[in-house]
Amino acid sequence: MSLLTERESTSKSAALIRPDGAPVRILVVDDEPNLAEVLASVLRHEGWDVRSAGTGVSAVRTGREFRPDAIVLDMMLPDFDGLEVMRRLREQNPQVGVLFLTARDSVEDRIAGITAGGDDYVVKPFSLEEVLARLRGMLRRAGMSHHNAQTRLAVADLTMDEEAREVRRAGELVDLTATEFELLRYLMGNPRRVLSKAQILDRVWKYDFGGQAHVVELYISYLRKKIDAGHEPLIHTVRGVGYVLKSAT
Amino acid sequence: MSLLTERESTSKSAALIRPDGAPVRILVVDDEPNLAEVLASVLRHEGWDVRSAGTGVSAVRTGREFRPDAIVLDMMLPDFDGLEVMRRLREQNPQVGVLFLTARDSVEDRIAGITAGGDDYVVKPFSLEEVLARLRGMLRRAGMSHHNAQTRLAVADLTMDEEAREVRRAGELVDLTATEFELLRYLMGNPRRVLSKAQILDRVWKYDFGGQAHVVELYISYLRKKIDAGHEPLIHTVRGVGYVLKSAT
DNA sequence: GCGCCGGCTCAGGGCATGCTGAGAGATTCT
DNA sequence: AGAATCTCTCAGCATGCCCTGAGCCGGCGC
Repeated sequence: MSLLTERESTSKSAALIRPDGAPVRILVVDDEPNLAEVLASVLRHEGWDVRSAGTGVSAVRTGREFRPDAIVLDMMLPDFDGLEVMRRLREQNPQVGVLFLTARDSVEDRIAGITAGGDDYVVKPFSLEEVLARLRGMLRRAGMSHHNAQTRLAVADLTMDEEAREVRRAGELVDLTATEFELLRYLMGNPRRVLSKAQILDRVWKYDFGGQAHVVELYISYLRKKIDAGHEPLIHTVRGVGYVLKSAT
Repeated sequence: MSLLTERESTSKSAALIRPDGAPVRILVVDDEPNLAEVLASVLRHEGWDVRSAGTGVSAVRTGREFRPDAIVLDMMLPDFDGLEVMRRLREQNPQVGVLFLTARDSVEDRIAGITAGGDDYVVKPFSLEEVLARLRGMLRRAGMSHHNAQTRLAVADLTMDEEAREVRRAGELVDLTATEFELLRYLMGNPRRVLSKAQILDRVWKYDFGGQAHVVELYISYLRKKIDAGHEPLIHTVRGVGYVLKSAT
């Protein structure tokens, strides 16, 4: 089955391919089957070649033959500690990038120093946008992108610099909160494509969010005030379906 | 409810074929025999290879030997939960796409994360057009299309981009409501073919619709105003039979 | 020509959907 | 600890969509 035909979520992500032309390989390691499954499914859908493991032991074993380019690794595994797993996987491939999944409190002490290398982390619970953005950033930095830098998104006179977290409308800087930023990033990654509230919720909100799709409307409303007010509207409602970001043609 | 009294051939939809040339295989799982029957029948007419199951257990069993490319799966089964069935079927083939059928209220909580992975859902009651459109979208994304992009339909100077939900007549953007859009999509998917009001009702309106065929006339009238006004008419009435979409020959 | 039947369209009620203001927790910053 | 910010719930309001009904028109058969 030919992956990468997808325009879906962030056509830009299709840009991430190994220098040798094969899809980037990613290993997902988490002991909670549900989470591992969702992550694997999403990453696969983004066009990557994915394997998953539920324990440190099987992660090391899988890593040996799969030779992943990046690893999404839970810190809290039943058998080994996350750092230990990383160490063993690095023995096989010293340059593999690692994206840690960690609980909030264990961040400070143990993760310190990680971002100094090419690695990164996100705290649980996270949103899929967050994981994808970090992963893409890691791979880009590791040279796994054969397209242009792609750190800048643009739709009409609306631009976003992902690294700098800067958004401008008609050149003017717009100040967004974290959620607003992620929502907008998702929209800008899929211009001219109608996204349902469910899709947005699944992608932008953290996976433990129990609320109603109603929040999406609310944040769309915030974004409109900050981005569309006084300009040609770029965010359009498609009644009964969802929202689109595009310049009215 | 006179579903599918008339024969339906597959015109465009036959475009969806597996890379190996065999027809795409679809497994329908619903415990209501009537619904499963109708769905299976419609999908078969679309040119797909269809099996159906009424319980989670038989779904898993059938999946093992049938190896479907996509699954239409009711969330509410007598034995297993829909997600559980998906999990087991994914063990056999991690790539299989799932289209969930769900009741309105059970949507929010249990569906979380689904749309992000390429799967999708429709809420009951649904229209057959809705199911078909989603299913086609899923298969297209999975690379099960060997024809051209397929996200764009065209008849004369009338075009429809399904993903962007954009319709243009002679290049000019036409704004349609949800029902108008689905009606037009059905017409455009069957150009030069006379469709009866009964067929249209069965296909475009939700299956629990109790009203009269009169609505079809009404919506045809709406469509005419929006797409035919000021142009060569593409929607033609065939008195006593139905409607055709075609350029006058 | 006349009446009938099928189809067309206008108008209006009811309902669903989406928008937004106010404010209560939660979280972070100082 | 207190202040500021952010996120989300709730509820009222506006809008637009969908469908019903009724009258009209035009074609066709008698």
